[in-house]
Amino acid sequence: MSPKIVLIDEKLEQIREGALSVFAEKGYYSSKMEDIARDAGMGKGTLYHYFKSKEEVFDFMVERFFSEYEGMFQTLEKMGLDEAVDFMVEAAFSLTEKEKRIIQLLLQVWGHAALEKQTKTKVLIQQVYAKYIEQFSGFIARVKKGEKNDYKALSRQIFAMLDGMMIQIFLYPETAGEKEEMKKAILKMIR
Amino acid sequence: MSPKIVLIDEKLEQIREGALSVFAEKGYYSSKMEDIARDAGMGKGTLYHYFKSKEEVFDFMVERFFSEYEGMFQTLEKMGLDEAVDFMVEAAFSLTEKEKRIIQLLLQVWGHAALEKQTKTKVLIQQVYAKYIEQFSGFIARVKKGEKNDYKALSRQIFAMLDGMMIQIFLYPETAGEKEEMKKAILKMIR
Amino acid sequence: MSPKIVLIDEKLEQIREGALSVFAEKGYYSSKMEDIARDAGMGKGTLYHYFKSKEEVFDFMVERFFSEYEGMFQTLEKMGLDEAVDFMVEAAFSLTEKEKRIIQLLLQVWGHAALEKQTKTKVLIQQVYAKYIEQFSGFIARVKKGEKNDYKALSRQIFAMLDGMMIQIFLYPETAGEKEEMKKAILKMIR
Amino acid sequence: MSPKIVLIDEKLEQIREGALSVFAEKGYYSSKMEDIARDAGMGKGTLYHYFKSKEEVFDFMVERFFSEYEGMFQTLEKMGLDEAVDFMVEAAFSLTEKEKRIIQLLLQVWGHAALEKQTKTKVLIQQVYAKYIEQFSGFIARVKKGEKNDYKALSRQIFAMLDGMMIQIFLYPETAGEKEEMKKAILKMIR
DNA sequence: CATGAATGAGTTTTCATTCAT
DNA sequence: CATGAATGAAAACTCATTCAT
Repeated sequence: MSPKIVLIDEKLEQIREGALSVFAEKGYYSSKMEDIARDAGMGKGTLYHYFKSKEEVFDFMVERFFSEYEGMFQTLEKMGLDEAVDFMVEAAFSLTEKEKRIIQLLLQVWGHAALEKQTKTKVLIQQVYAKYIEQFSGFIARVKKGEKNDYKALSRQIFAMLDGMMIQIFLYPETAGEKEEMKKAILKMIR
Repeated sequence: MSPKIVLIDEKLEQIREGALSVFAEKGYYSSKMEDIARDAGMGKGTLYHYFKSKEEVFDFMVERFFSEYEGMFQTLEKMGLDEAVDFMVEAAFSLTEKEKRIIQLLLQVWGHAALEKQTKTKVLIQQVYAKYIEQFSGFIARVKKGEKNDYKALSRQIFAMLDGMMIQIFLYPETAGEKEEMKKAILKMIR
Repeated sequence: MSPKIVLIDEKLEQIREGALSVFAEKGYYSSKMEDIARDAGMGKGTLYHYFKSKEEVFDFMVERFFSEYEGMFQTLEKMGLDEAVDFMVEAAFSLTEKEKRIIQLLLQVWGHAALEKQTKTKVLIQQVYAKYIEQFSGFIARVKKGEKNDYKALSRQIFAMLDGMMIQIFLYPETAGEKEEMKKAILKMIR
Repeated sequence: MSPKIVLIDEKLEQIREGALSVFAEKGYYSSKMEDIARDAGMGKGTLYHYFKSKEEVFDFMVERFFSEYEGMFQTLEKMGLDEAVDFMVEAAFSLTEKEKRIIQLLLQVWGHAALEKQTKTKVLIQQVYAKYIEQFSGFIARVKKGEKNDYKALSRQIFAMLDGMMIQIFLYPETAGEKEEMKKAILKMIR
């Protein structure tokens, strides 16, 4: 916790913020290191003090992005079913309401991960989803008093729906209004 | 008198095939016109005889891709509920089984559409989804003897789930085995 | 004078016309063989039946252009001074009045001739000017009952003025109205 | 803290010099950015730090070229007629003696300005000539105690002759020896 | 003869990365 | 540490020329 570390963390935070903003809007290849640097409030050269390459900046930003939601479903442990579903859907939708950038970024990241060579991004996402599924199927098992493994498929379906909903909202923003229907649908699936 | 006779449709088909293959594997920006041309069995210059730019090649390929599935849900008209759900899920999953490329391509296309400037790709996808939703909610209305508009949200949820499932399958190919659970889940949602 | 020759001449004339038009407007390098062909009312390939290369088309057009004015000053032989000056200035100015293209073309041709490698165009222009000077200084010698060689410099000055006037007219088309002043100036120089 | 200090003016001067040299010899379209860069002693990319495009480099060079002679005729203010004519002709001819490049460049610039789309170069030349004519007709008016506007046409004729002489000298370098005749002719025209 | 589809060498331009200050 | 000037590899795109029909 020396002041130096604080300063570095501040820089990294600036970079993360700039990178998120630029990558979300332009995608990986149309984002220029110069844009990211400017957006982060520093010179191009400075960026290279902290990261060896553009790819590294991207990976760093993605990592931070997902880690932000890493523990999200730990709070489920103390909730009942209705409350939990409400919480999840609200969380997912609020994400998209706050910032158009978030959906755009997700679409970028998925696309990037799909590139034959981008193993790293793909692995990162895999880990995150694995954790989500783990936590959520555990939750259902508790509520339904069953075996966690029996609810993996169901959890995947629910997360698929939430992801797919992002795409729908991206295409037709008005879809964001169908939050309540969504909750009902998920409850139906679980019960 | 008359010059070399060329079967334009044949050429376009070659290009579509090459473009699909290359774009799916490398993404828009890492795909080189030369690669696409070679893959399509022609020289770089020839590509430019048929298309003014890389963007045009991409758009053309995307258009053809979606138009292939345009009428897909017309066959629903004569089916019962179980049969229809079976058909849809089978169709979606078979897409991913046949070729890893297809999911990769979809992820690329979504990412591309999310770029602030790519209005065209976005509009294209919007139209396609609108049509799908229209057809499917019409189907549900018939089966459930209700109003088409009351089933739009439900349709969107189901399509969201199918799209999201693509992402899951891309991340964990073994997910592709959960086809039957998927059918059950959808039936549950509709009933 | 077989019909075949007539047909060939017709084609060549079409090409000359098309080339003049396109080269004048776009300059050598921005003129595409395709444009010239279209303007000449034929296909690109046909152009290559008559000329081996773009450069050849250009040279042909330039040659025809200058040869059109080759004999122009032979008529001077029967004229008096005032009449001759009137004739020359009128001829030069009418050129520019008829078509903006002509000045543009001249500027293109001069520029092209100035390129280190374009010996051919340069030689062509040299020959034409030599002939002009020859004829005109001969004329002055007759009128002023002197030696032709003593009037070469004067002739060159007069032609220089006419050429330079083209540039002025290109820059300020209204200059074209100073025809009469021009005649007076030339007369003053000769007397 | 502060980055590498660069003397921008020095860089620009290098570029101007390289551009002048290359454009004069090869013309606009045959001049490669790489040639200009090498000639200016820098890499291709560096050129693009200072100019957005080839066209911009050209315009910059032309502007600098003409601005060099901008004030040339201000010195006329203190001269008598003979002295002034002597000065002007000497200036014009010395230009061509010093460097063949200069005439070649002028021919290139005129040709470039004649292209339908190159409004910028054309406007630039128009402004320069307007200034020249303004200054010189003012000078004649003073010497002949008349109205400046009455000498605009005369001025234009004289400048036309000087321009046209450049072309003659380009075609027959020996013409450069007719300097004295030129002076006499101009004096005759003015008196 | 006539045509325009096919081709690839050649150009402009971009941009990640380096490095002198 | 911070910076942005410098660089050249790489890519989209153009177009003269060729040649099958």
